[in-house]
Amino acid sequence: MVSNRSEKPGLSARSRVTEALEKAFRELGQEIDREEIHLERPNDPSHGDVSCNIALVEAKKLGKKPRDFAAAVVERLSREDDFIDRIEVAGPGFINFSFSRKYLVDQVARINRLGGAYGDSNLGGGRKLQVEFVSANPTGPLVIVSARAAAVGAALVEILKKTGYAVETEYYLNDTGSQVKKLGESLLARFRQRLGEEVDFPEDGYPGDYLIDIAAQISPAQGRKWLEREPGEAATAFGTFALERIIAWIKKDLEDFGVRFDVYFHESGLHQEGGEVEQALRIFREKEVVYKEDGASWFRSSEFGDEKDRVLIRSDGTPTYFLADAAYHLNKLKRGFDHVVDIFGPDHHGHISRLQAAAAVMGAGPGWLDVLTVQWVRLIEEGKQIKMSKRGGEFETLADLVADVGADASKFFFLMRKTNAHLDFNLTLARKETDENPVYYVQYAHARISSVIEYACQEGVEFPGDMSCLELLGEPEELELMRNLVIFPQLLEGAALANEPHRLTTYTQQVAASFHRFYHICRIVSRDTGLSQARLLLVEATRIVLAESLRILGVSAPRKM
RNA sequence: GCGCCCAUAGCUCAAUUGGAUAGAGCGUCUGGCUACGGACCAGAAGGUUGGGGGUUCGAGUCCUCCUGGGCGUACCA
Repeated sequence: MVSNRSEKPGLSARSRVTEALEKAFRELGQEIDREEIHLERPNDPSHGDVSCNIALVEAKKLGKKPRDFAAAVVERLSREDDFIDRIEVAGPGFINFSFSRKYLVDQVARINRLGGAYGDSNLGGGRKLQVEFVSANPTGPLVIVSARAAAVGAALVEILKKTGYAVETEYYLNDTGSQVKKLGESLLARFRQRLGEEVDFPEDGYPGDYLIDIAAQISPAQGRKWLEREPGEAATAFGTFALERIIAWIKKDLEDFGVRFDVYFHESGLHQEGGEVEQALRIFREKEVVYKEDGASWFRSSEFGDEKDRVLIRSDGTPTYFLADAAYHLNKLKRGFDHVVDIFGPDHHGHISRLQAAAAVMGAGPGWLDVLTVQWVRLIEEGKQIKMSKRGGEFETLADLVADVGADASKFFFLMRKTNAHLDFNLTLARKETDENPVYYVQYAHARISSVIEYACQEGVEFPGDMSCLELLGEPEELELMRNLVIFPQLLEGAALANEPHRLTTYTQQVAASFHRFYHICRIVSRDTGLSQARLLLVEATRIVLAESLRILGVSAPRKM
């Protein structure tokens, strides 16, 4: 299908309903603010496609009975528009609107014209936005919870782009500080063990086998030179070496997972002379939110909703992680983002309030910084939880997960749940290439459609240039499918506003289900050429919506399986 | 102790941010292919939304207390 990306969306059905209601209110002598008219999609299809509770809300203020008032509003509603064919008062006083068949059919034609551009909106108005996610410390391989963060962040970014935001993605690398020293000491110990020395492994070091592999990459001659130097110096050099390897490794794992970042931001840059760490500290001091106690400098975060004050500069003169993170957000502020979203791991949620306090002190407007929390993932195999030991003979990393169940199933499973709820990842189910596995259910619908379209072409049924044949559609299964396709733009906007990519995953399952039902009842390719063409257009519209949804989720949309 | 998150069908989770009779998938039971992909479809059973109280036309959703789990509560990151 030819896609025409320049087509204007026009006035949506919902805004036309809003307008009509506004007009009816005015005729009744009531002024009403557009914002107060809240439309929603009823759960029960018999309640129509769009429902409005405005009569319930307003009747009380006017001392009228909701149902009577609703009836009065309905009486004044203009019936000129042909996209609505039924308006009724129902329940306690809801006003329900049902889309006409003509409207649904017009949308199918529109989806065919727009192709992948269907669902694009200007909700964001081009606002500049940054999403920072994963940002796991480069002291080891990415683990499962980072994989979840990667899937969620990437999907959210695509949703935001689709709804008109200018989004930049970023990974914050903590490439400096005490943990890098610890990493260096750990690698140093592994290297000496490799040389045959008996050494005690650092108590709070990183025990993973990966450091043994990295130690093997150090040439013994080169390494020995370092050993002759000062221990601290050697640890730093080894730490830097390990960091480089691990960062490259993290990037590759993410690449294999299909997640790319526009920027990898290195914390070390903030610590340079005149850098943001110094600047942030200066701002804190200017705003008089810093005091000295026990030789350290403290931020009065408790005055901004944090439980207690936090140290910015330790008594030994070094900055804390918190100061660096505040400095990092100063850097984000300076880069001019209108809005910033951070996706944190579950172990960092205590960090949120103090970071928002710091951002406010540094001049961020209210709501500038949104922080989402990705909750823990438990891996379940054969009904039992897999223990995630750091040493792990059993797998725990993103790379292992991808190798086991594949990127598609991993992402789909991560995106089925609300991000701030714990997730049980059913490995046994994710591995299955059967109907029990929801990711295949959705992908199968796409493959089936592709196959049918191919078949139709073989049988000589072609996409018509003139889409008037769509008037022939009207079976209940056809209408249900169309109704699901029509809500796609609205669904995307809701997901964008709430930062909830999982809504789209649920939606794909709903679209796939209504397609399979339709397919089962309605023969697509038949002797009736007009009807065949109409159904072909409907099927292609379904394919477009599924393919676009899966693209946003980062899951492949196969034509064959 | 204090703070934040979570608790919905046997299991894993939804529920359009306060809407109408709380929905899907898996599992269980019953049925459906001589035409486009049966990796599919139809039906059944399954609930005092952890518990009590409150707010209102209306609560799974909001406020409060209780129970049970997770995380945080470092001059670690």
